[in-house]
Amino acid sequence: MSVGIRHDDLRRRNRAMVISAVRRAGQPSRTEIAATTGLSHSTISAISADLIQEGILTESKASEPTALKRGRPQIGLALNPEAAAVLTVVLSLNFLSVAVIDYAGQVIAEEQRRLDTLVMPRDELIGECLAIVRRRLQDPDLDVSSVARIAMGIQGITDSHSRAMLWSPITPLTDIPFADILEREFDIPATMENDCNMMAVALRWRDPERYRDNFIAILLSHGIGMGLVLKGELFTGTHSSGGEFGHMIHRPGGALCRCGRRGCVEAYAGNYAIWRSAMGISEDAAPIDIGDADMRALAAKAREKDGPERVAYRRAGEALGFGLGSLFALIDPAPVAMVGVSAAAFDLIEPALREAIAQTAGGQHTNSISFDTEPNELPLIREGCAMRALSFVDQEIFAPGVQARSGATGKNVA
Amino acid sequence: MSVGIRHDDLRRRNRAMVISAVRRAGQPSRTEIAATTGLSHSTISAISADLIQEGILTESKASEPTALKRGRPQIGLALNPEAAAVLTVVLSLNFLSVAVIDYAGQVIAEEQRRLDTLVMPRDELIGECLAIVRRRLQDPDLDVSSVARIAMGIQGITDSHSRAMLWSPITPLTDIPFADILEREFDIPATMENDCNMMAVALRWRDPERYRDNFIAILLSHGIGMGLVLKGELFTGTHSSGGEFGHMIHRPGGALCRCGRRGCVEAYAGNYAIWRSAMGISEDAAPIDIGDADMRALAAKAREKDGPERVAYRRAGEALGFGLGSLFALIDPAPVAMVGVSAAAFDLIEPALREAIAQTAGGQHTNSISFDTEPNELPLIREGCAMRALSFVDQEIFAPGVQARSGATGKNVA
DNA sequence: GGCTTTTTTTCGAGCCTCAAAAAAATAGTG
DNA sequence: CACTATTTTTTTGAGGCTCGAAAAAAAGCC
Repeated sequence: MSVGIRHDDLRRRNRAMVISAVRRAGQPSRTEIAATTGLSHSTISAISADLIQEGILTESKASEPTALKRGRPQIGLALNPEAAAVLTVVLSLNFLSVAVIDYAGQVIAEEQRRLDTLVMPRDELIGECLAIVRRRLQDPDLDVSSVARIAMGIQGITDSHSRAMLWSPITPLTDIPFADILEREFDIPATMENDCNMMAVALRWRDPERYRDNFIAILLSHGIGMGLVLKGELFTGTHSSGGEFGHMIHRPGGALCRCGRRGCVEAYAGNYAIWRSAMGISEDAAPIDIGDADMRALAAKAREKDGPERVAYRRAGEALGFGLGSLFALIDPAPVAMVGVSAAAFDLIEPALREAIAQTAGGQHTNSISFDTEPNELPLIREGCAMRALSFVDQEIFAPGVQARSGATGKNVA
Repeated sequence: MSVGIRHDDLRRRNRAMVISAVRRAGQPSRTEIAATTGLSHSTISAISADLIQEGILTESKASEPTALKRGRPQIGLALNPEAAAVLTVVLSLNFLSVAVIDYAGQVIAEEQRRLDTLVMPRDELIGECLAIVRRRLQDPDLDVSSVARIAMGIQGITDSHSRAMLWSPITPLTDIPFADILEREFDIPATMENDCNMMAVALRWRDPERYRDNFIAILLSHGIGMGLVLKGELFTGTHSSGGEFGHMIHRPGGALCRCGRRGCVEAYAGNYAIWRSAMGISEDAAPIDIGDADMRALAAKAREKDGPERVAYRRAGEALGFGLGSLFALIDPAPVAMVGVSAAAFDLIEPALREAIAQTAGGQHTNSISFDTEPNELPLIREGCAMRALSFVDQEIFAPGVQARSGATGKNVA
């Protein structure tokens, strides 16, 4: 059951509040922080003095093109880029990329690699991941001891504790505890995140106006994935990363899905499903991976003239629409971001999608539902991983204060 | 955004913690409370002394059949039944019931009434509700000023702030702000709760072993409703009570649902849908309300011999199974409680339901999913409303302490 | 240069929680 | 029955935290 609040939790939480206010606002003054947190000026003053003294925040007098106002000018507080660093690892189909990011969120190094994820044996796949991380950590420009967190993102299902990949379309392998493997190898705390969840996290940081408390990020690519933010919190399943929108049932006993079952939304709206339908291939045919270029060509052809290609996109829209309708029955309508290569073909998908939604419980609000598109998912996933890792450092390492910290990050403290 | 913790929030939260520990555990000693909350003995001692002095808790030396132990015997703490009272109002098809419940959770008065909800005009329906509440409040045995909260439960969709009924199958009327109406009339804070959500709340109190952090309560009656608890919290939509499981789409463009749309789960599994199918009535026929007795007779006939009745239940099971499968794709499998008159026919539903689930994302865990049945939903709804109202009193009225309280409940304080 | 305005820091008061010690209440023991 | 052991509860003093008020700092304005 939930536990009482100790006296020292108070400081910890309010420190966390100040740090997150600075991360959100960029360069807020102490007065602004006091306003957003509702704490008194004296408290903010005391906490920020501590945080500056510990090297977590810095005063940024310099960069101000202050509107000339009367009174003592505000002193902006900023995250100290050198306070820590985090590392992101994104593993997707045939592609592995790593980035090192400073505490202020700037990329300071990166590396990418192509590999045949579909056929690599377990040891080799893990080995490649470890090797690329090791190379980045051995970079002489990087102070290894400042790396406080690794966040790895992968397309597929992860467990709800962000420790392991349970299943992924990019490899036949299952149940790889990447977080534990990375932690053991490098002695740096790590997590294993679901790609679509990270897309959602990134969208929230990119555009907090539009994506604030409730929204849906849907990946339209080889497969169909979803990241869901409800009431300001990332939604996950009880055991897994959850939100397997692509495997809600569209037509019981219908088209063959990559997951081996029948009638999933993905079996009508995934790249392979659109391709299969456009090419007149049977719905029972085994799914195959279609390259992004092929999908773009298909979309171009569909735009050109009415024909099986256009019908294929229409069917995809229908499946997505009924799926969203069912989802909206559960959570109520919310803004949607369509991400991935087929999001670039959303013009072909949208009409049928809206028509389908109109026939469902979400129908009454069909016009108020807005869709945004973003064709490139990889940058979003990396951004999401970075923000996730940085938030962890904010909340779990810097908020408790110096005394509670392990040696790994101690050196950044004054 | 989230707000900092003030110094006085601390006491408030820890008071709430102690009160909820007592409500959960029955008659815990101070030592037990210290153990479950993680707070020190001195803190618990100070807080419980306050709460006793304020008349919220009582020491219950008496009722102890203490296992003879050495040492100073523990003194059980209990909720003082006279500290407050709450009132529950449950409005369902043709039926209105009210109960007065003391602070310890015991029913101290109740009243029920049949009415023709389907044909009553707006003023009359509201008037009946107000009248029955007024009669209970005028009971000379009841100290009106001790009534701290009214919780009203209704079958149908409510808004996410628990203020209004938005839509209900028991009346053609829509958007009735019952919570505001009750508050204005009686000057007692009120909420308007969704029936299935209250079922879930009640199940959690009744059997915390089985229904703890993640479970699903499904109402199988005239319509199909759902109450969902995820990560220990009641799940609601972003605007409405949400969780409209019955209106997820089972077959796009399929059978006519009571909501006017086509292919909803309810259009295959609601009482009217089972009846329609068993009687060979068209799927396009307008839904009609079937009495409980008729449904029981139908189930008996289905058990007797194979025939259209049995097929009807099988089809209901299939719809529920695919719906649950889609739900499990989103939230992962969880224990399910089937409630309502058709839960008594769950033996007829279960085989097809399990078969359907096996074809979905939840399929891999099909055997670990367990179903419980409870044919009578009304007591559950009332219990849920009661616990909801009492928890509100615990958290919002008694936790902040005397000074923050309004006059309404002041008289119970020593 | 003095005055006004705004931001930030300092200081004392008031709470809260905690650990340790004291007090209370009972069972066992000779 | 007095005394000891054991367990629970209360008391007490210390240390921390936040807050409001006042002071200090840092600019523009006249």
